[in-house]
Amino acid sequence: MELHEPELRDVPVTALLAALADDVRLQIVRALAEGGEYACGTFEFGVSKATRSHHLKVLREAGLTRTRVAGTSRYVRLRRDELDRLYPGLLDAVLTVPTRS
Amino acid sequence: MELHEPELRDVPVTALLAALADDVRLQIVRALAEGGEYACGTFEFGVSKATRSHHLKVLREAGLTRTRVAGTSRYVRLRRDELDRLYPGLLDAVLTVPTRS
DNA sequence: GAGCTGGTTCGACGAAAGTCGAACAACGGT
DNA sequence: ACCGTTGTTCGACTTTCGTCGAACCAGCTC
Repeated sequence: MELHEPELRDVPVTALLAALADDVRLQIVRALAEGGEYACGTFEFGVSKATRSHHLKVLREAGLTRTRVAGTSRYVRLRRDELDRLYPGLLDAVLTVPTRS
Repeated sequence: MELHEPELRDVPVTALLAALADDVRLQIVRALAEGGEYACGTFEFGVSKATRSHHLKVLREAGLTRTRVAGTSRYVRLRRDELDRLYPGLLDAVLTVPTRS
C-alpha cells in the first residue's frame, strides 16, 4: 500500500482548496480538527465505505491529512501545524462557522 | 441584467472554496487583490470571452466579487473587507504564495 | 441607423468528480 | 483454517465543470 503523502509545498493551492470544497470532506476535516487521530470507520456521513475511502484519499493526496496504518485499521489525523505554517489562517477560517449574526 | 450578488453569510463555505479552487479564477482574484476595480476585459488569461465571463459569474455568485455596470463595461472588485470579516485569514492565506523555502 | 465594442447567454462537447455495489486484500481472533 | 472486520480498488453510472464558437444584447459613436 503506497500511502503517498505529498510535501505540502508541492501541492498547488487550488488542489488544497478543491479538496476542502466538498461537504463530506469538510465534515471530515472538521471532525479531525476536534482532536487527534480517528480510525477511518469513525466517519459516517451518509456515504458508503467506498466513497468515504475515496474522500480520505483525496484529503491525503492534497496534503491535508496523514495516515498511520495499524493492523487492519488506519488512523487519520490533520496536518494542522504544517498547514498553519504554510497557509496561516486558512484552516481556522474554513473551520470557523461564520456567525449568522 | 440581474446582477445577483448574494449575502456573504448565505454562501456555503464549500461554494466559496470551490470558486477559489480554479486556476483561472484564482488568477483573477489575485489580480483583483492588487488594487481597486478592473474592467472585465482586463483579464486575459488565455481563455475565451465566454469562459472569462463564466468565471466572473462564478466569482460573483460565490460572493467574492462585486460588479458595477457602467455603460458597456462592467467593473469588478473584490469584496475584501466583507470576506476578511467573515473568514479572517482566508484570503490572505490563499493569496500568499507559499515560500518554496 | 449602421457599425463597432464589451459582455452575456446558449448549446455542445469532453474531462473530471462523486457515488455506489461488488470484488478483493490484509489482519485478528477463535 | 475459517470467519468477521477494515479498508481499498475496480468498473460503471450520473452529474458537474471548464471550455469554446456563435448568436445575441446594450451602449457608444459617427
